Amino acid sequence: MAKKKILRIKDIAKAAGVSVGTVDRVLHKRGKVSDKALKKINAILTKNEYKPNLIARTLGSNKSYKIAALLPNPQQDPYWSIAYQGIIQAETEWSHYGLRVVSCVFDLLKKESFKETAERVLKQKPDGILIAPIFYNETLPYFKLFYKKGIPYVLFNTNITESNGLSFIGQDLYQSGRVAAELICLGQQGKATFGVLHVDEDLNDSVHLLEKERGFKDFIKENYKGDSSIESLNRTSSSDFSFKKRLAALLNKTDLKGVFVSSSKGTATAATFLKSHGKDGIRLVGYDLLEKNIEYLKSGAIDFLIHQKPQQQAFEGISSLANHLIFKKDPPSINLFPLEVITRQNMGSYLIERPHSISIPE
Amino acid sequence: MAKKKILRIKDIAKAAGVSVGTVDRVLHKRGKVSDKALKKINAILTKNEYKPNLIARTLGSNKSYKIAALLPNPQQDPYWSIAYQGIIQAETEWSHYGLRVVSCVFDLLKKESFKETAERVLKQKPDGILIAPIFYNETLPYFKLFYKKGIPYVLFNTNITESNGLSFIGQDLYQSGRVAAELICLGQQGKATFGVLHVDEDLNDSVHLLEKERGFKDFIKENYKGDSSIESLNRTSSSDFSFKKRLAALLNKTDLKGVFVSSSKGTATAATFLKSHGKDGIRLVGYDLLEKNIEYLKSGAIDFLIHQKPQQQAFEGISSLANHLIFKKDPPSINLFPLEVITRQNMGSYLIERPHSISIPE
DNA sequence: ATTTTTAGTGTGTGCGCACACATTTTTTAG
DNA sequence: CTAAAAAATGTGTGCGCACACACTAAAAAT
Repeated sequence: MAKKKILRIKDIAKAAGVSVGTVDRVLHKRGKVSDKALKKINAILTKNEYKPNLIARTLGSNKSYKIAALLPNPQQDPYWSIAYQGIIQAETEWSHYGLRVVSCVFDLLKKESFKETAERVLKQKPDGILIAPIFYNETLPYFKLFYKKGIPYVLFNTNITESNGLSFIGQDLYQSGRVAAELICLGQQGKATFGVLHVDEDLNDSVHLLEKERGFKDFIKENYKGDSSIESLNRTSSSDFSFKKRLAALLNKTDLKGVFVSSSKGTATAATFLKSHGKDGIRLVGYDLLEKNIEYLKSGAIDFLIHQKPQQQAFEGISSLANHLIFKKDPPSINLFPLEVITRQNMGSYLIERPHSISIPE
Repeated sequence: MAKKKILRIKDIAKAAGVSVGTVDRVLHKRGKVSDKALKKINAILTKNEYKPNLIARTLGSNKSYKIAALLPNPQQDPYWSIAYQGIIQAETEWSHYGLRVVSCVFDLLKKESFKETAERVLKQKPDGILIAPIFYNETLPYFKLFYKKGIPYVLFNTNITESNGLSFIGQDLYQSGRVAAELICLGQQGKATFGVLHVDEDLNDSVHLLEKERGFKDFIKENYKGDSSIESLNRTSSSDFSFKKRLAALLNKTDLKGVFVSSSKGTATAATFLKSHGKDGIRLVGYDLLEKNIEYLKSGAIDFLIHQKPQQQAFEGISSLANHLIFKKDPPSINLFPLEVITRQNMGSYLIERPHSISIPE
């Protein structure tokens, strides 16, 4: 029943026979402190494990931080619209602690637009950056710039391992593809063809989509019982005729047993195709709880969705930066979200609004 | 670009031409305030939506709260052991804000033990109670007592709708059963028998298990393509011979297509049975990421687990009470967790330690 | 008309910390 | 041996809020 007394700076000072100012200097490594005092204070510190009261800390220092969020235009794609909501939410919840978020959006399909927007971000001179690095080659030089300028940055959605950022928030995409394959194979057997669809994204730079495909293929090769072939189709735009033809051919295969779509928006598109071809019995696995996807899942056209939690990713991204700046508390360098499987029966439980507020460390 | 100024009590006071004391009285409904001042302040309040700075609030009031946690003995069952970890974690994370948690554990199988422990809880005179009300009839009178004494209490794991508690944290059990059924039916057809196993729990009071069974049966009746029958078995103790015989009979049925176990510990038990009967090809659906369950899921004996998140439930339970007491911020009266489906392929993503810290409201 | 009551209001302090500034002590220079 | 510079340490203030307390003015009682 030892009443666990919490150690304040004041207590340390008294114990060391110095003033709070000296302790403060030791804690923050500022100013000069005599060897004697330093040793005495450090001894007490290590022995008693001082933990600053973060609440008091933020209250006192009334600083204000600006974070720039660099992501695709939310109006172009419902997925990014949901991510954007997470940013807005994080901003409102952190606003009390002197945090502002400036969102800078670029055209999902134009690398040039990305570059311009990245420049705009730099002009803002933000204290931190949240970035969705969907263009691999274009992003790399900016990481270097951020680093040189000493601006902490957090990646979300897509990882670039050599980024050296403060943190990455997202999912294991390879494993995500494996989960999709597992769900497609479940209870199926015999000679089979599976389709992989990439819809409206530039595959050249979309490492993330290819990772999913790789996981998908690997799993099927390793686990599918029976002969299997996998056909990968890539739609470059909504008026891509060659895609339409190849898709029709794929859907006509009698041994087509499942289709995997690598993006959330594409999932609804694919469901529409399947339905219009009268093939909505084919097992379809895609991504995310977009409105349309929810409808198709309900109606049975979609069988499984893997939840990428774009909103939470963005929210945690902002929160990571906020904690770093305000509380000087660093996030883990990799924050991998679970690969949540959505079915007709558990969908409802995911649509409930859940309390969701900012986390402060310690 | 309107610089969103944050409204402090001081600002309100100035705007209303009164002192901070008067505003404080209005905000906390204490003391007397003239009609004129009241109206003026309220006008400003509703117009500008004042949000107190919770950080400052906690800093000032240096109170200390005691929460009692009333749950089954963690050593009896790994499920409750995980829940207990959530309590410990919540306690350490909240300890800085003057929160202590006293855990009071009872025998999972003895109603008398529950009563005794509940009495012990009351003697503690806690400021809040977290309770796992697994015994329906025995718990009800205590809810009344808590209420009469004005002690806020939060339920988790099992809901008792007429409880009138501050909040319930858990899952929709009926729907949980439906998810299990959905997973069992997936890709299966033809004449089938399904088994429902309840292991080592007193079914008379276990509303929660029966709810799961009801959901399971309903789904199959509504959705299974083909004749189906469902057999429900209930093991009362590990030496229940009648159960063993009936189980053996069930496992010998050639049309047995799936087994659903209603509890987490039971899931591993059932997997062992299936394996020893050479029937681990039968689809098995159970609950939670217990160590044994993880092993069986890996090896293929278990096909799906539904994740009840006992640790998070307990953690959020304590957090709800803490927010209520410290920040005077009430949780939603029902906090339903999603029904997360664990498979071989996504299991890994659930086993990663994720950052998880306390949330403060606003 | 003076005292007492009370409705209404204002002021002051502290929570733990950061940081600017004031003060003391020690060292170095002249 | 004093003056100036440098090093080390101490003091004070404010962050936004809660709450105890002090205070004023008007109403009620004597």
